This record gives sequence, C-alpha cells and structure tokens, in this order.
Amino acid sequence: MILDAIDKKILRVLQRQGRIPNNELAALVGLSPSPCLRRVRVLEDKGVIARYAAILDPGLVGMGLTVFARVYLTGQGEDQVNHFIEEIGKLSQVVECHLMAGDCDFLLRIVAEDLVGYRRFQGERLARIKGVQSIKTDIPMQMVKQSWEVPLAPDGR
Amino acid sequence: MILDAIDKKILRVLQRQGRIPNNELAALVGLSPSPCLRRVRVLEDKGVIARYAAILDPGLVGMGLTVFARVYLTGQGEDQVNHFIEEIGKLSQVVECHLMAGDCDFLLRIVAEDLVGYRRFQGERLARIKGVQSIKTDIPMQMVKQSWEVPLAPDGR
DNA sequence: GTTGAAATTATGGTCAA
DNA sequence: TTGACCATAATTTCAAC
Repeated sequence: MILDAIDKKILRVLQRQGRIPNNELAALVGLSPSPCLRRVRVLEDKGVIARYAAILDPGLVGMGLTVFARVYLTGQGEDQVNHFIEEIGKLSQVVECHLMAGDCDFLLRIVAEDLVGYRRFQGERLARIKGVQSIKTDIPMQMVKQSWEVPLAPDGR
Repeated sequence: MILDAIDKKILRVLQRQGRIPNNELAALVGLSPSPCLRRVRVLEDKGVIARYAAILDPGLVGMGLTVFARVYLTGQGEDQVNHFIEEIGKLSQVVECHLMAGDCDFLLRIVAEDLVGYRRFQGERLARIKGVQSIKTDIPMQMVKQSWEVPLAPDGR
C-alpha cells in the first residue's frame, strides 16, 4: 500500500474530522469532490481506514477514570493465556489489552466510573478470571495527552 | 447530563459506526430521523460526543508498533513537570501521556514504525527532553484487544 | 415524535489531460 | 492513470403539525 501526499492529507483530516462532508474534504486537500471520494473509498476498501467512530467524553458519560493494570498469571501455558484472552474479550471496561514481552504477562487499560467502581471491577471480574495470580494497578493522576491519531510521515514511505 | 436509554443506544452505535446515515441510525434505535438527529445534535453540543474520527490501521500506514514507556524525571517540581508536558505535546508519536501517581512519573503510549524507529525516537527525542532521568520501555508481543469505545452502563446513571 | 418538502451532499458516468 | 464536470440519487435539515 503506497500512500501519496494527497492520501496522507486526506487521512490527516479524516482522523480529526471523521464526518467532514466530502466537498469540504476535497477543498482542503485541493481536489474536486469526485476524485477525492474515490480516494477515500480506496482507503476504506484497502482497510487503511478501518472504520469511523464517534469519540465520547468519558467524564460526561460517567466513566471518567482510566487505570492501567498489570496482570500476572500463575503460568504462561498456551491454554492459560488463551483462556485469559477470551475472558478479557467479554469485559467492555477493558479497553485495551496487550500480551507483554517483559515483566508482567498482560497490560490492561481499563475505564471505570471512579475508584470505587474500579475496585469492584477488579475484585468481581478481573481477579476472578482463572489463572490470575496477581494484579498491580497504576493510577494516573492526570491525563496529559490523549490522541487517537496515528502519526503519518510527511512524505512517501 | 442525563442520558436515557435511547441516547445510550445512539452513542453505542455511533462509537462503532461514526458515519452511519441518520436514517439508518434512527431505524436502529427505534426513532424516526428527525428526533434522532435532534438528539445527536444535543449530544454533540453538550460535548458528550467530542468529535468524529476515522480509525486507521496502524500497520497499513507503516506505524505498526505500539510501545509503552515509563519516564522518570530528575525531580517532580512544577516547572520540570510542565516542561516535560509541553515537550510531549509536540511529539505526534506520543499518542497518550499520563502523569502517574505511583512508581514512575509518566506513562506514555508511543506509536512507531518498528523497533528500529522506536529506538531512534527514544534516543533522539524522548531522552533529550530536559529533566528526563531514565526511561523504561515495555514492549507488547501481541495486541490482544483494542477498543476506542467508552463502556456505557445499560441503564440510567 | 411525525410528516413532508427544500437544501445540501454523495455518487457514478463521461470526457479530457 | 488521475482529475474535472455534470446529472441523478440519497441524505440531511427544517418547517409545520
């Protein structure tokens, strides 16, 4: 997949304004509407644009706390790892889950209403998954930066 | 801000399909187009919907590696912390930055092309920010789950 | 919340560079 | 191969009910 300068412009705009009308997008990237739309469709079809999403303010829907949890399993066998992965998939509060190379087995980003809600979630859901040995929670004091944008190199790659 | 069941339905759909036509959205949530659009506008105006975004496939734009970095500063004075925050804001590869309560000072999520690219980024950018004492990098072996959706409680909150 | 008409936007064909 | 222009279809938007 080769992206030229115009494709990258399109992606940069669409990452910030996912619902911009095609007319305006075309004007911003210096194209007329048709070829602009054609490029967007190609980017969608190739999967470069995976999907579109509304970005919510977590605090305004009562889910203002983000925490990180490091999970240690009792063993690293395939069955055990897969079981954990499967259970995590069912928990919508777990917004991100990475199988780690170092120290801990999994790193999770979890969204909760507040500390009380997180404590309950950890005790009633996370800790009860079979094979979980221990959980260490890292609590942010302040979210300094949050972006959903993939950085795009300025020129062709 | 009080969200009723229909608002939550709308938000759930819009988090997954940010560009769904209002007609279809209305049908999905059991409303006719006009009141549905009215609700969406209210959610936008109140800031519950912060914005819309195209979600890209990082691998397909040549940015397939996500790493976490724990940053330790030489001190926690306000000036030092603020300087770090300011510099981080300029680095588009730093997709997330949290000021932490415990162990390390900052937790960063960084997007890079590959390990070579990350190493360069860490050496040339991160480590050169004034006041950075040390950086510990956690590397995911596998991304198990990634979601941008804020979980919404089923009933009124 | 509903209906329906008007304005805006998306889409696809065709031609030109 | 890529972009421009134009006609048509779909969608959004806003009135009145």
